[in-house]
Amino acid sequence: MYDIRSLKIQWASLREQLGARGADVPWDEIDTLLQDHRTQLAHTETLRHRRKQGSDNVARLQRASQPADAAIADMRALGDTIGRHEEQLREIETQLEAHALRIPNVPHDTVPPGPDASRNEEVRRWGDPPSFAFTPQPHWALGESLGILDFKRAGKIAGARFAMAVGAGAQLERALASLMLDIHTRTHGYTEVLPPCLVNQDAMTGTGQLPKFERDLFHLRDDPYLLIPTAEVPVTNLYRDEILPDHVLPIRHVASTPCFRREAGSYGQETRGLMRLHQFQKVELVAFTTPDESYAELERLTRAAESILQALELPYRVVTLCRGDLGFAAAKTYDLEVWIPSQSAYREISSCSNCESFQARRARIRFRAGSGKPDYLHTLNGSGLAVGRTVIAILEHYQHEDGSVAIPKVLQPYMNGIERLTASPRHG
RNA sequence: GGAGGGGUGCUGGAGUGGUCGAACAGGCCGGUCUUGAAAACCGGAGUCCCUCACGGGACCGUGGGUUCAAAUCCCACCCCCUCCGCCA
Repeated sequence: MYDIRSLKIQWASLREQLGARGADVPWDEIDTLLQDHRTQLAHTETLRHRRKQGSDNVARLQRASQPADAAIADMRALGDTIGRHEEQLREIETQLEAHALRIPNVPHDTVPPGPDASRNEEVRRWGDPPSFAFTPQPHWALGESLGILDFKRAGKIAGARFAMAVGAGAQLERALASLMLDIHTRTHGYTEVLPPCLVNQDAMTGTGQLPKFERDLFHLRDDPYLLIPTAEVPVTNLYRDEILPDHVLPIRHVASTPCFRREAGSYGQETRGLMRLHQFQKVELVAFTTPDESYAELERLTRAAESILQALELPYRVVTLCRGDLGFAAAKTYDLEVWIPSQSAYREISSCSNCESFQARRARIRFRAGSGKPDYLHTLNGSGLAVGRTVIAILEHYQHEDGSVAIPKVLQPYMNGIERLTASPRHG
């Protein structure tokens, strides 16, 4: 939400609907600014009108060879006045925009109440958690003994929270991304894109990463680019500042990109393995729809993401995030949680959100129905899936007592027919 | 990185200080004509903001500046094209 115009219209209802989510929004200050803006704008425009007429008058006098010095002097004074008013107006708008960009999206009616993840609601489960006749190893142990993951050397060349896949491990990541892209493009109607992984500030503002979450992003020292934390950023921004004819909707894109996150504030958590890294590969789904189709599309997009887990025969569940766990830009989110044997828990592997018009307003992405007026469309996004976490699930789910790991059937064609990963000698 | 050219509406393309929100052409929408279509002819179409309304304001890559008045003049930046260098 929340250009100045929509703030004027729905300031009060917005405050009420956000409730605890809007706790740190300075509502009263915004209200004062809105009122100032209203009066200041009306006044400034009246003065501008007077200037237009006055300037025409000067032109008329000069054309008729009449003296215009007095009129010009008046106009000069008027111009100074207008300048002062415009400056005040700009100042008000700057402040309003700064506030508006930090107001989160309003949750959909079907989002359950609750302060944190403990109140998320399970929607459905697919598959059964396997029972092992032995104690299942965590993926990092499997990966290192198989010689397909090398955390030590990744730490040397980059630092903590970086990983490196080797041999069949690297091949596995590539195979998974290819499988996901193929399923989404061939059976779910998504069009593949390969976007830039560095974007400008406008793109980050459009999807909601800026200004509020700047500390989560990697910056470049000498250039005004930022590393994308998800392909949602470049792909959603594809149509920024455009008005799309409604017959092109829905637009569905899928992209496989690296994602970069500083993970500031998560020190000490999940420091081992592939669970939480500064860089990871993710296949992302992004959709653009008309407002009345977006919730059907959210179901469709979520099912597309689920189809990957089903193809890989990995047990998972779907949960609806409660209000307190909902992201800044989302109106409703389903998380897909895959079963992780070493933790005996379901862990997030995909997050599918309908942002409604929140991002569209920030990025000015509109559509036009027929020959009518432009309106903001709705944007959705979801992981389909996070590749690194899929590797975790496969290693752990398909492990055997001897430390070998079977390759799921659908993946074997992408792995040059390899059916099983076994430890093989390698330098170090 | 160096040299030059350019950024105007859906598109092409005029426009070097006032009557320009913008000629002209194409495309698009509606109408006339036609059995139907094409052609021809007539008409209509930008985006955004303020206002109950009447009406008013803003927008010619972006941001500043000059001026009574800027698409038009000045400055900075961004983007695109051509040539050279470099590189995958």
